[in-house]
Amino acid sequence: MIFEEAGCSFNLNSPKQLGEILFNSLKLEEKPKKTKTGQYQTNEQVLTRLAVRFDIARHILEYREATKLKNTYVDVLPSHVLEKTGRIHTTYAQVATATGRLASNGPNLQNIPIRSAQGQEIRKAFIPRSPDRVLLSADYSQIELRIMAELSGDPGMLEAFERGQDVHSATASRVYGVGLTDVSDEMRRQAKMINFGLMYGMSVFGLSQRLGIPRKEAQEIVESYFAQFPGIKTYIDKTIEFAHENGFVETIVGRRRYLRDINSRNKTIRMSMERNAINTPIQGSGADMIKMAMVRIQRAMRDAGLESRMVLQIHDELVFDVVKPELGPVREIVESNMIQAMPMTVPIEVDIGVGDNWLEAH
DNA sequence: AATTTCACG
DNA sequence: ACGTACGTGAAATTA
Repeated sequence: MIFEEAGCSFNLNSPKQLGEILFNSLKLEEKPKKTKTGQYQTNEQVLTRLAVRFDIARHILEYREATKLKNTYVDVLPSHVLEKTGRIHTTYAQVATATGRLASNGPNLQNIPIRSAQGQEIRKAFIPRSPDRVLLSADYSQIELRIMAELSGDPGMLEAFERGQDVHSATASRVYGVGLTDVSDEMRRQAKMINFGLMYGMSVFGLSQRLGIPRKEAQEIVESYFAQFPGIKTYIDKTIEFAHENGFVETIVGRRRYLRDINSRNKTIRMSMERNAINTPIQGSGADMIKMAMVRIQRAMRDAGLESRMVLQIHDELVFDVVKPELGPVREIVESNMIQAMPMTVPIEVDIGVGDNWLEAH
């Protein structure tokens, strides 16, 4: 099908060949974006934009999704089943990431699909070790935004969490000056983009690109945001200043990440380090919190003599293989220790689900 | 070994 | 004028 549309056959797994077909032979774009090595970009963002007008782009996206899932998960995971246990065991690297998160490899169980319908079918394959058990998944709700609220002490952001509001809707309500119930889906989508973007050090230009709006409009949105949440602006400015003066930033409990190039004369490098400075206390504090929770939970489960086991950590989520009669005590131990892992001013919420597979538990 | 892409938080 | 959102691991292709 794709080769018919292309007018010839080629290696569909080769971004290089695909780019030449799309942009040299078919000329689907006037001035295609190139990678730093001069090849045409053919990533999802590019193909999605083309897919509005060209069926071939849509078909390539479908091919990419299917082959990604097959090659990375369906064909590979069975080979990781250990003979001794009959189960898959990952290895967690405790000193691998720059921010203090864990990393998972051999296989990576921190990137099991969930977003697409086909991906969800893969997640369903993760089940308890025996029929007398269920999987319990506990994840921190909006943990990084809560940490940003904590670090910044911004009254508006704290208030949204204290009132138990949907933080993106609450943000949209303030930024666009409408009632909480009058927030449209589009307004919430934009507010969500800003909330996440700011935690990553996104620029006005970056926001305009992602929202598909002119820079000027993005600038106005950001100005309105900082007028409503001045503490966030102060946090960003103070954190960058601290990093320039000290050469490191730190999490809530004082763990540091050194940023050797924070004072680089190269603007690109320096700005990259400034984004690291903004994000690391947020992502790193979340990593500290869940690690402290894991230690407390493990201890509590052992002390209670439970047979249920903590089996996975996925950054803001813990998964447990639970013997059914232990569901009550496990739920209580997990929830209370995740919430109390680190002393916080902002309320911490944990969502817990139970099911016969990982998808259901979510 | 480097590049590109894409799965996840 | 430039470059433009953080953190990972893995697969396939290219060099």
